[in-house]
Amino acid sequence: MDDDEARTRLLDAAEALFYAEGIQAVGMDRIRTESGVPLKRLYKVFPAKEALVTAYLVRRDLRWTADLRGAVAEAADPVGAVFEWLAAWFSEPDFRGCAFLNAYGELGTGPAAVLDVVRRHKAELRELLAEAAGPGHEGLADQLLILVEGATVVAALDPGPDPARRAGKAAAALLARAGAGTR
Amino acid sequence: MDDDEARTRLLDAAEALFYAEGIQAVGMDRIRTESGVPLKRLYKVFPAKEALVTAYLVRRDLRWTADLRGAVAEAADPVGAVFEWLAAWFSEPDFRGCAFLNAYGELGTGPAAVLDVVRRHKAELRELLAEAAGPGHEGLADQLLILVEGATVVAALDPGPDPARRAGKAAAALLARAGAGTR
DNA sequence: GACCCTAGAGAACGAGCGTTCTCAACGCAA
DNA sequence: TTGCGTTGAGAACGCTCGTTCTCTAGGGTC
Repeated sequence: MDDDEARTRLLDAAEALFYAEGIQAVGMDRIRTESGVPLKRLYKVFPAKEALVTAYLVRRDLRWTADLRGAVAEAADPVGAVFEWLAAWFSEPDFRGCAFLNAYGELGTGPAAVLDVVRRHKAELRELLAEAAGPGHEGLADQLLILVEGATVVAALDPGPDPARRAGKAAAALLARAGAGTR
Repeated sequence: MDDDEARTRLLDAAEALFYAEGIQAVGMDRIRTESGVPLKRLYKVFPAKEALVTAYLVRRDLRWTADLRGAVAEAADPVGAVFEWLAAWFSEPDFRGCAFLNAYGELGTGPAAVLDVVRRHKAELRELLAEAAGPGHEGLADQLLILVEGATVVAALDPGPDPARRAGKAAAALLARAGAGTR
């Protein structure tokens, strides 16, 4: 096992455990056991837990945003595609809300590096929504962001595609109104 | 100091600390120091930390919901009043998102009693929104809930009244559309 | 005053945390 | 074969946590 493979295995274990059970609730020993990476190499690759936490969030951000961006890019109705993608995400059996908001709630006064990743993630999401709304509707991005976040939060407590569908309908209504307004 | 006063002081300290720094990040000793209640009485009133956590959430739920309900009850435009109330809440200097969602993110796999309070809180909020939407618009309650939650989450990362205003505008648009639909 | 129940202050306990250290096993150049 | 740097397994450390225990000091009641 080299450092790269160790890194991947550690991040896989960290993501599964941190997302499912919370960051503070999962100790380094659990991650060592689950990943099979020796403690010595763990601390060689990630010198402290904080580094592992930020790396977990960064990798998840990259994958999540790329996934969503891919689903939106090839769609005729980009805004609709966002909420379809959300509906599928909310239906995954291990869905437990937004990893970044969970981390923020837990570590709100914690290390600044973690909060930076959360903020960056949300800024990217807003940017993506502004593009999906299309030119001339950039002002809708903030309202779409509210709908996306709201649907995610509601789905965290009541899993399934319904919150995404309802938010999608609201988004379509707002879009139609904005379209009428600028016509 | 009798048990009642101890209880109040403990809940005051617990609410301030848990909400500001997270539940796991605050130890019982901090609460003892901040409240001035001796450890022995603390454990007499709340036999374990879990009891203190649930009591904190229950009391906050009662106060929060009553406050919002009061603001909505006397308003000519109940839905608008909800988002005005939110704008004021988001502008409080120590605002740090929804205490119940923060607790859920942190203790997602934790004690069931805590999750019950979170669920109950959100069910009450949805009920309140259904009443605010008025008879004939109960179906809007779920969309309003998404807007309220979304605004709260966005404001947690970017404090100030703006998210509430934007969500309020979106709500008004949805209401107007629904009004047109049933006319 | 003698007794007893209660309360306060804080030490103590066992467990778990993040992190570091020990030590034996191994790979491999000379 | 000898020596040496690196690795893995896990014990150990120092700390903090939630919780309990100890000891002392009142405060009534006879």
